[in-house]
Amino acid sequence: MMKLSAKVRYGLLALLELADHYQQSSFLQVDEIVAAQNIPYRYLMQLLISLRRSGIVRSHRGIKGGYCLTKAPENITLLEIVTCLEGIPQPEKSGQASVESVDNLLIEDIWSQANQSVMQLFASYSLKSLSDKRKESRKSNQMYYI
Amino acid sequence: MMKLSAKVRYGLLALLELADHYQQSSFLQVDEIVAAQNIPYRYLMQLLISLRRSGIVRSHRGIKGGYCLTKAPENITLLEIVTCLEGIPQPEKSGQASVESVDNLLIEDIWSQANQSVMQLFASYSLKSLSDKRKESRKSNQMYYI
DNA sequence: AATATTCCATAGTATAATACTATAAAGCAA
DNA sequence: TTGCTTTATAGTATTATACTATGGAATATT
Repeated sequence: MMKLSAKVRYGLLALLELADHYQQSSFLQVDEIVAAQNIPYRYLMQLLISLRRSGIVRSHRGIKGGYCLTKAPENITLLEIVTCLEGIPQPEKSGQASVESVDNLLIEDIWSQANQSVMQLFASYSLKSLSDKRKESRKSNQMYYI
Repeated sequence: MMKLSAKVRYGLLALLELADHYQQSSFLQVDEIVAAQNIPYRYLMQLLISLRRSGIVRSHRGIKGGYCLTKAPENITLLEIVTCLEGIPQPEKSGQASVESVDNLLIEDIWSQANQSVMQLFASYSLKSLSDKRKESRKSNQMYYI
């Protein structure tokens, strides 16, 4: 129903790494992200380029280059991220070229509502809240190994 | 984001036709559905078979055969329909075989929430409500031609 | 029973989307 | 300059989607 694409999963995981690194005011290299998460190198590149184009991260080339967030993690919503990577959820055009019959409008209306509710949910998550959640989970996960 | 597949669109349009025909306690043939909506014949067959298997419609063969709904349109939710056609929205397995890391769980949790909200929306629509909506739209659409 | 009409079922193909890769170029710092 | 980094374009492999072909089985009418 809601398909979770590798694109979003990878992009989000990368951004979580960048969020953790946000305080250090230095750039995190793609290699380091790849090491932390298990993401195909060249594929991640493309995602980072998209994220840079839409202003979520910025980059620096050269020997101490890499990527970092442009804003604080609490000011980046999951909605921005998904929208950037997946593109705008456009009405999908009913196949047979713009025959906007009553029936098609009816169906698109419902799908639009579904989109709205998902987008609302995504807007309620910031990168920081996700990062915090992750830290929590890690902590309580550690306890099993003591 | 929410992708509206042809499968669901076609299936839903077919069911709307069956809903309109529900009173007549006779069977509506696939040809008639194809004539009303513009759906590829053999493709629609498969959808109808799926819908029959999950008990949403029943069929009758032979010279006065066809399809009809098994229950009244007000007792069929959009959720049943979508679930039948698209299958259960399963967690999608993180690609690299069941490595359920903390990070993957975090992401799957969010997607599960998104699914929940969409499913809740779909559950709130019955086939009858959609059929009524369609009739309304048609009526107000007619007015432009007077 | 014969026959026409309908659905049933499996399997196959064509197109498009997704995920991933290759390669060359260009910027930056030491 | 030289070695490190990102940038950009384009190409391939895999998978999902949408659709088709064909033969068969059930049913109602004659």
